[in-house]
Amino acid sequence: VGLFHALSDSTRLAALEMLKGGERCVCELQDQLDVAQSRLSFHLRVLKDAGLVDDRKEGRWSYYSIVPGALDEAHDMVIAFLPRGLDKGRTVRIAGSREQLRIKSTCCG
Amino acid sequence: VGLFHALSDSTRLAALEMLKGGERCVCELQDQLDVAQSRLSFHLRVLKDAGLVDDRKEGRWSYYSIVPGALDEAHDMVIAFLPRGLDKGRTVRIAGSREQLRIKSTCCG
DNA sequence: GGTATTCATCAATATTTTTTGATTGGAGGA
DNA sequence: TCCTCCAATCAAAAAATATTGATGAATACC
Repeated sequence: VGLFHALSDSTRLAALEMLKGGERCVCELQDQLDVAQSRLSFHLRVLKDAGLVDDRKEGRWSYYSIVPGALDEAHDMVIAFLPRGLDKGRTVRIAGSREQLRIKSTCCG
Repeated sequence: VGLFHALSDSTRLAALEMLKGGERCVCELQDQLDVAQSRLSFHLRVLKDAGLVDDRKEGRWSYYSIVPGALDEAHDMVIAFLPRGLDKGRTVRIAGSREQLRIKSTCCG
């Protein structure tokens, strides 16, 4: 949930998009994304709390980069959500037909 | 963004989890997820608006199921966010060393 | 020292999202 | 027809999130 939430904002996605190319300084992200400094800092923190990015300070600058493998979990979940065929014991669509055969006549107990 | 937002809620993920096994009736989701009817209806609508699920009415019942391929886009994005190596023209970590060679001495213009 | 730059954090506000309870509509059964 | 059940929708309240502007810490340069 946290992972997907971190990905559910356009500013954050744009930042990740930039970070795809490698490490970036905050000020560079700020320039390209055209957001207020405080706002960017907030969004970078959300990404960091979600474990998606990491930062490194060097002198006055902070550099952010994508944590390798951080999206593996999200990836696995997305893969898992591909439907795997029908449930038995509910309704069954007869192959080649438009009819429905009701197996149980009530839905819930 | 919309896709990820739809995935960023535990009730919605739990519903999708159930739908992985195939089509489900709303009342069945409601039973298992233990949520108020109106709340479930709201979350199913979010999933539907995101194009993740589809519904089908049959008599008094509504059945929801995962839209095949709806998560392909999310999948592609997640894949795309795997970091692809370093940016040239910024800093470069010398292999096997802990030193940083600064290529440019300022970060932003 | 003094000043400028970079960036995180805070408090206040604004906005969005979620939950709740009530209502409504459609389908079916008696 | 009347009543019940399933589920969507609405309006209002509540909760969570995001944005803004200000402040402060750290660093670098003069």
